[in-house]
Amino acid sequence: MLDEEAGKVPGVSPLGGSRRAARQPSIKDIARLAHVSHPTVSRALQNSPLVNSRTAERIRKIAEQAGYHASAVARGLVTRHSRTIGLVVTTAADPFTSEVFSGIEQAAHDRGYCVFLAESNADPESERKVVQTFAERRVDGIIVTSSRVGALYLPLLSEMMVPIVLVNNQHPGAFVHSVMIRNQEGSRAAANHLIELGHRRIAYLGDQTGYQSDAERCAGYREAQDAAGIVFTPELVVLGDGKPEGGQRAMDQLLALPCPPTAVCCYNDMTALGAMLSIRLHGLRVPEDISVVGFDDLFFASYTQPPLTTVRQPMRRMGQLAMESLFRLMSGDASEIRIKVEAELIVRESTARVRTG
Amino acid sequence: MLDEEAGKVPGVSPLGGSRRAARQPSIKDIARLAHVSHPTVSRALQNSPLVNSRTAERIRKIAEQAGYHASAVARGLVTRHSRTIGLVVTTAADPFTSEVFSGIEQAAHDRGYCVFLAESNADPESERKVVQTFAERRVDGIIVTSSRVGALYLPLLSEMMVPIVLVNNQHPGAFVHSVMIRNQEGSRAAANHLIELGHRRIAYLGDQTGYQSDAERCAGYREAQDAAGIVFTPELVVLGDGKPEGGQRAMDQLLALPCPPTAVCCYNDMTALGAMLSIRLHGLRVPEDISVVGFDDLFFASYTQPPLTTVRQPMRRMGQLAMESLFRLMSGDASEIRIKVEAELIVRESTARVRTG
DNA sequence: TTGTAGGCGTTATCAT
DNA sequence: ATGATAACGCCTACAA
Repeated sequence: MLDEEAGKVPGVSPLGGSRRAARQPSIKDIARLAHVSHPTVSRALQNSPLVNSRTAERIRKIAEQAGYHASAVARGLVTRHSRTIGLVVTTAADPFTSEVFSGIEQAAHDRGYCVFLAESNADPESERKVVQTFAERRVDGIIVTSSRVGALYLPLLSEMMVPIVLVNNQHPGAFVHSVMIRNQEGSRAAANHLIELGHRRIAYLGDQTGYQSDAERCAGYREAQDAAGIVFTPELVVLGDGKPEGGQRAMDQLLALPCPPTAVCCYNDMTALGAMLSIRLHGLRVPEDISVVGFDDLFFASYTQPPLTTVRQPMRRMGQLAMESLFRLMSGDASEIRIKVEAELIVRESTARVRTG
Repeated sequence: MLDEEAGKVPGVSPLGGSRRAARQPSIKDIARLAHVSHPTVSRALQNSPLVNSRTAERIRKIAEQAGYHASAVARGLVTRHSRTIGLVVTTAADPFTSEVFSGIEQAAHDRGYCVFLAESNADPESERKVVQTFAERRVDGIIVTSSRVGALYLPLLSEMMVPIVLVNNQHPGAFVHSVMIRNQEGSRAAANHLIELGHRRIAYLGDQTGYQSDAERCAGYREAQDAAGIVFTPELVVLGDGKPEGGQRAMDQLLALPCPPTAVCCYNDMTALGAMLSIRLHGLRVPEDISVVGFDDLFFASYTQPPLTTVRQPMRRMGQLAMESLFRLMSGDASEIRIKVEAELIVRESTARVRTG
C-alpha cells in the first residue's frame, strides 16, 4: 500500500504519462498537488466548515489553476441525483414552445440545474425513445409541453419514478401535476368580444380533433354564443393543424361557404396568420370584411397587418411555474399541483364592428 | 467474502429494505433475478455475441419486466464520455435559434446523443456559468450559436479540451471550427436585386455594431452599391438591435431624413418586421413607397403583408451540419472545419420597381 | 460461454 | 481538522 502511494508522488507524471490524450484533472490530482487527501479537497471546494479556512483557500487556488471542474457525473453516481431535468416537446422550432422553454431554462439555471431538450416530432416511437433516454440519463424530473401524447408512453413515464409536470397537455387528468392556461375562459372572452362588436356569424378555426386545448377553446367559443342566444352552426367549425398552412386551408373552406362568417376565432396565432393570408388572397380585408382573433400572443402578433387581437398566454411564466412545481415535487412534496393561469384578451386591430347591411 | 455474498441471496430484501424510497433497479438486481453475474447482464443488454443467445434473450426479458434502464451516468464514469453535447444560445425564444436547435437535436438524437440547451442572455457572467456547468457535466462537445461572445470565455472553453463548433458566431477566427452563412454574398444579392429594380437610395438597417454578421452583411450591401456606381451615403446606415423594436426605431430615423431611402436592406427578418410597421405607421406603403428586404427567411416571412423578400438561411441544415461536424471532431478527426453555406435570395412582394418621378 | 476483480471520480462514514 | 475506506452502477480486462 505504501509502495503504491510512493509511486504516485508528484513529479512522476501525475497525469499518468503523456501518450494518452490529456485527461481532465481529477480530485485526486488536486489532492496530490495540494498534499492533502481527496476528501479534504472535496470539502474545501464545497466550502465546508470542516476544513481549515487557510488550507481551503490554498486548495481552491490550486484547483482553479489546474482548471479543475468536479465531475457532475461521478457526483451524480453517489448522490443519486443528476441536477438535470428533461423537457419533451413536439418540436422546438415553435414560438410557443421556445418561450416556455426559456422560462423553464431560467428557473432551472438559477438553481444549478441543466435541461435536456428533446423533440418527439409527434411520433410515438420517437417519444418512447426520448423517455427511455431520459430514464437512462437519470433525470431528476420531466416536463412535457404541448404534446398530444396520451396513454402512449404514460406507463414508461410512471415507471421512472421521477416527478412529471405537464404544460398545456392533452389528458392531464391521467397525470397528477400540470400547468394549464384557462383555455375555455380565454376563448370565451375572445368570442364575447366579437359578439359585442355585433358579430352573429362567428367561425371557429380549430386544431386537429382530439387535442384537449382545442376542445376547450372550442367549448369557450360555443359557451359565449349560447349565452348570447346565437344558434350553433356546425359548418362554421373547421379544422386546421395549429400552423399557418392549416389555418389558410381551413379559412379557404370557410370562405367557400354560401354564407361565410363575419368573424373567426382561431385556435392560435399561427393559425390566424394563415387565416389572414387566405382572407387577403380572396380579396377581402381584415377587419373590415372579416374580424380575426388569435390565441397565444406570440411576438409577431403586434406586427401583423393589421395587428392581431388575441388571447395572451404568459408563456415564459408558465415555464417558470412548471419548473418551480417540479422543484417542489423533487424535494419530496407529494401534494398535487394543478396550476391554472389566466388568459388575457389583448384587443388590437384585427377585430372591428360588424359591417351593417 | 463468501459471507457477504451469502447475505445477498434472493429473498433477503434484494433492494435493501423498504424503508427507503424505491430505487431504480441496478444491473446487479437484474443479475440476481436472472441467476447470472452482472457482466453477463451487461453483455446481454449490449447484444454482445459473447453470450448464449437464449440466456441473452431471457435476461433481456427480465430486464424489461423489471423496468431496468442502464444508468448512463455510471456508464459515463467508466467510458469517459457522456454522449451529451451542450448548446449555448443567447436566447432560445428566437425563431432562428430554435430552428438551428431543431436541426442539431435531430442529428444528435439519431446517434443517441442528448443536448443540454442553455441560454447566456448575452450576459458575460451567465456565459461563464454556462460553460462551467458544461465542463462539470462532461459534455463531449459544445456548439455555440448566434452569440456575441468573443474573448470573454474563450479561455474557459479551450481549457475544457472538448471540440467546439460555432454557428454564425462573432469572431470565429479565434476558434477553429465553424458553420457560417455567406453573409456578404447574400446581402449583396439582396442589394443587387434592389438596384436592378431601379433603386439608388438604399438604406442598410443593421444590428448593433461589433457583431460580425452585421459587419459582413453591411459589407455586401456596400459592395453591390460600389459595383453599381452608387456613392455611399453614411446617413443611410442605421442601427437596430436584431429585433422588431429596434427595426421600428431605426426605420423611424430613416423616415425622418430630409430625403428618405426608397428601399431598405434589413439585418434580419425580425428587424424587417419592425421596419414595415414603422413604414405603415408613417402612412407609407410597402413596396409602393419603400421596398424592404429581410434576411433569414423565418417562418413568418411568407405571411407578412406583403410577403417579405428575404435571404434564406437553411437554419435546420446549418444545425445538422454543426452537429455532424462535432461528431467528426469528437471521433478524433483533428482537421479544421469551416463550413460556408449558401444564402439564397427569395423574392416575394415586399420589393418593387422604384417609383419613377 | 460465463464469472471474478478492479477501477472510473465523487461523496459519505467512519476513524484519528 | 484531516485521512482512510467504502460505496455509487457500470464496463473491461482476465480467469475459468
